[in-house]
Amino acid sequence: MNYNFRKIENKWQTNWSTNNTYKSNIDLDKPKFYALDMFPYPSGAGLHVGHPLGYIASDIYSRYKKLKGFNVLHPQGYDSFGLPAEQYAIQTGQHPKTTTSENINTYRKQLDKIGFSFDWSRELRTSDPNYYKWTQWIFIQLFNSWYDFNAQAAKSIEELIIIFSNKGNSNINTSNDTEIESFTSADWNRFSEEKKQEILLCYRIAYLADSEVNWCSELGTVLANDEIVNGVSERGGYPIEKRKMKQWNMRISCYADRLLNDLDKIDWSSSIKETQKNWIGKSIGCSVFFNIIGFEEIIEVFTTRPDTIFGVSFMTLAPEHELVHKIVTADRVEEVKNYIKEVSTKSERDRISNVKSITGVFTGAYAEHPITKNPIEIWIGDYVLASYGTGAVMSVPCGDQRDYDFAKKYNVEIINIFKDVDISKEAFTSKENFTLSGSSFLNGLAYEQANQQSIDYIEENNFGKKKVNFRLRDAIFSRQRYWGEPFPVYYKKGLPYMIEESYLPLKLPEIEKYLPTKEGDPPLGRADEWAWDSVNNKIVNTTLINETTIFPIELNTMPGWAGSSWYFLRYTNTDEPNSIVNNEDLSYWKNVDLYIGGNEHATGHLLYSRFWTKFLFDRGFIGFDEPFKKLINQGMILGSSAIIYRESKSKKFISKELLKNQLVDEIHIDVSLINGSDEVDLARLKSWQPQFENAEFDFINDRFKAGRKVEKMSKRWYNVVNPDLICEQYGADSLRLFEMFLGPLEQYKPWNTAGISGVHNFLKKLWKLFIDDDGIKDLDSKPSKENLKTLHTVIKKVESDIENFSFNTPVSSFMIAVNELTTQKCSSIEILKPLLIILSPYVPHICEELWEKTGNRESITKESYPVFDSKMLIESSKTYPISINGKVRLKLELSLDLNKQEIEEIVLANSDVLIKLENKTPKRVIVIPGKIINIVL
RNA sequence: GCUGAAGUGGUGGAAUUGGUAGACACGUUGGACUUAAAAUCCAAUGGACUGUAAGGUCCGUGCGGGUUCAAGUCCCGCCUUCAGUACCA
Repeated sequence: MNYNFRKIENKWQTNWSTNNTYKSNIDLDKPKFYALDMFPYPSGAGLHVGHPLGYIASDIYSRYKKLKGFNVLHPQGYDSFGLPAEQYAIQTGQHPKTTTSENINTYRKQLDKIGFSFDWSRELRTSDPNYYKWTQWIFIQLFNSWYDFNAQAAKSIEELIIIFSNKGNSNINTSNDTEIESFTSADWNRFSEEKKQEILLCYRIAYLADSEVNWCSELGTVLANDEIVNGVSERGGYPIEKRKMKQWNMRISCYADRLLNDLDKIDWSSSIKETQKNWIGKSIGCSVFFNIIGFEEIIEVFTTRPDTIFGVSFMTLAPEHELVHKIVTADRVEEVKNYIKEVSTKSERDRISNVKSITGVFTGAYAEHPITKNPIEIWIGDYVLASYGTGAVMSVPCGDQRDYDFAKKYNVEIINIFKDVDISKEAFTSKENFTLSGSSFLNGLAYEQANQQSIDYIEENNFGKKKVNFRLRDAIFSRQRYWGEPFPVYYKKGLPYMIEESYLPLKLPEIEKYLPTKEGDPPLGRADEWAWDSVNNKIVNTTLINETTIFPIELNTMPGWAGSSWYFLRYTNTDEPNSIVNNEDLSYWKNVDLYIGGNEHATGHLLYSRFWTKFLFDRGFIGFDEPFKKLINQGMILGSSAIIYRESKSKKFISKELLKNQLVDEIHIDVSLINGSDEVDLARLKSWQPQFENAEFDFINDRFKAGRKVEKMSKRWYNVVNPDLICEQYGADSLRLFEMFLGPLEQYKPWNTAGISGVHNFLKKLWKLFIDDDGIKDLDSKPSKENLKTLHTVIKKVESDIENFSFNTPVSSFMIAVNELTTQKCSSIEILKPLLIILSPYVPHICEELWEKTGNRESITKESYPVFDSKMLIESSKTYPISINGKVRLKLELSLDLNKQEIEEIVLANSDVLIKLENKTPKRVIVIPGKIINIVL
């Protein structure tokens, strides 16, 4: 009987799905384990072998945890709202709903072939109204909340209204960018409804504001900062321009400190934590106010180096700074206007590519140095960004390289305040190895002290205060698209109001075309049924919009990250009709224990999910404030493209072996056309594309060799490998094993189909341990000591590797064990059964089959993981080589049940070795150089 | 520039807390079986010397130092690659 993987895998996949083997339910007698993959966006291209890598790892871990007695939740779903489906709809007129569900079907078929232990009864889709109902509900909660900085928590807006009507807003600490005038309780109670709503909008966590946005006209929508790469859109690479638009925003900046500090609570890789830290960008410093000579206005700057205040020789404002127009002197108006115009026409991309060249222009106005009272020039410069800090800097050319370059270029004075430091070539930017001079009361001080004393002085004299600044901006939440969650919002007198919760979900209306309207409104502007009857709480035709009860509904939709910011909560109960989560289920399953996915979401999804989780926690809807306890970022699997070489002149193809220095063109050919030794199947190549049909090929030894190149898997390089094909040729178990065998999960690594024969042969060898030509072997013999040693070595190794999330190394251990057992001619079921159990997380199909064939009717998942027994290894020993005086080498053999921890110290003397053991009497051994001795303890 | 990760045979990669570097696999070479092929099995496979042979010697984990009886692993200084971020005041 041969190993017929097709039949076996088909049989068990059907068996698992008909028996609901992997359906998970609450079981209070078992500890829970929640393992989750980042759910996929179902693209039209389907899965390639790189996609399932993380799913296989989480599946192995889930199956392992189940055998270890945990109750495992391992769900899967689809992030099904998104731009590609919409663009496809624009091109073809097909409803995104249709293409999305087709793509999902393809994905599901592909996933099912790999034998995952997903609980598909919990499948969710973000574009399903039963799901996005709750995304809309969360939006309403965000709208109805404000952030109390004193309590460091989000609170209900109702509480704020009560505070306003009792005490006004003077004691509210909500750290806001926009200045809100203070008012008393009497004022508040006198305000009109509209005025109240306008004020409340400044406090809500989801708020509507005129925002400087990244507008992408090619895509017809705005993009978040993390959707822009190198100044162009992440999708499509289109240019971005700055525009002011009324947009929904999320006040994530309120959570900056908690998002930063709580990184200590979670087990994520240092690189991803570092990325989030940089993105949040906390810097501690000081704000300083400068009076403008001849004006009532002041300029506020932010600095991290208040100790260098005596080095300020000019100020620089961002070109967009609001004071520029007020203070510019008459003789410079033209020049300044021209400069601002020039800067604004430069795209973000130009500004980034010209990082080195600093430009600026003098406004003619002067500020007053707050301490020395000297007049200092006010300049504007494009190196100062309106979006960071206050959009203005105090320029200290001696201590900041950009200020230095600017001063040199425009001949502004440079004051050196660093004692005995040479700044003739460049600025001195270090915080170490200097003392100050020419700085009045700071003279002679080093950084730490000078910094502290300058802040004290600034605060005492009321021209600034200690301040913490973040790079993290509030997140823009509106998208001018069709295929996203509609906002549950309607507008009365231009002010937003929430649609009744009981009406949710507010379903996407049908429209004819998916393009923006002629007026430039988003696609939802085309919907006929898109007005809100606020009396009867229902959607009506837009022609009925009137001033009394029927209002227009928001035309924007939510961004892609809305649905993915909380989906992990919904998996705990996807059917709960009355609430975002079922409390009983959530309090059992809690947050995700192991989350696996790509690192491209470091500053998007992974930050937004943490934000929403904290928000829902603050408002008491969930009982934890971090979504993912342990995170693993799997590396990408790269394609290993096949290249053949064509001589540039003769158009002849040359085998790689014959390449010398001739000029050649590199031609990508399909990877399936070459074998493991890089030989090209010329017959198939000729029928693959007409250009090869009658071409001339130059080669030796009957083989035409191709070259290899590692690059991303992509259709255009013909290096995409479909997992279906691998399952068909080698089986899902081989695929699972091979993907793990390729290398460490986190690492980027190339795919090479040829290598799969190694793991496939392993499975055949495993099969032969149980089954030969006559059928199932007689497996009743007693295990030998060698058998036991092999088994327990592999149990120990595999268990400790999986616990450390090392998924590649156990594969080698399996191979060694099976090779050894084959050599030992092991025919003991007492050895082979536990072997199947420890193998089953990796290769579940073949294990289930062999498990059944050897007389075990129940599924292998009901078994528990075998216990490692060190006594079975007592015969073996471990060697510690020791050299004395760098010359003599000798080996100490210690029996293995003695852990190294037990050895306190090994003292070396001329001819003795003294081994001190914990709680045992020291053992003295006489050593003969060059001889191996055996110490039995 | 800053931050993070990494650098080991022809290739992917192993190597608990410092303890025989190159496990395991691919590829290659040779052999067995076969009319032949496939499949399977066996052997060799970091480099350089050396021995009739069993074997032996030296060099080897990006480079240069250091600590140690012992360094791929720890410390100092460089180089290179990948990723993230970038006029962040």
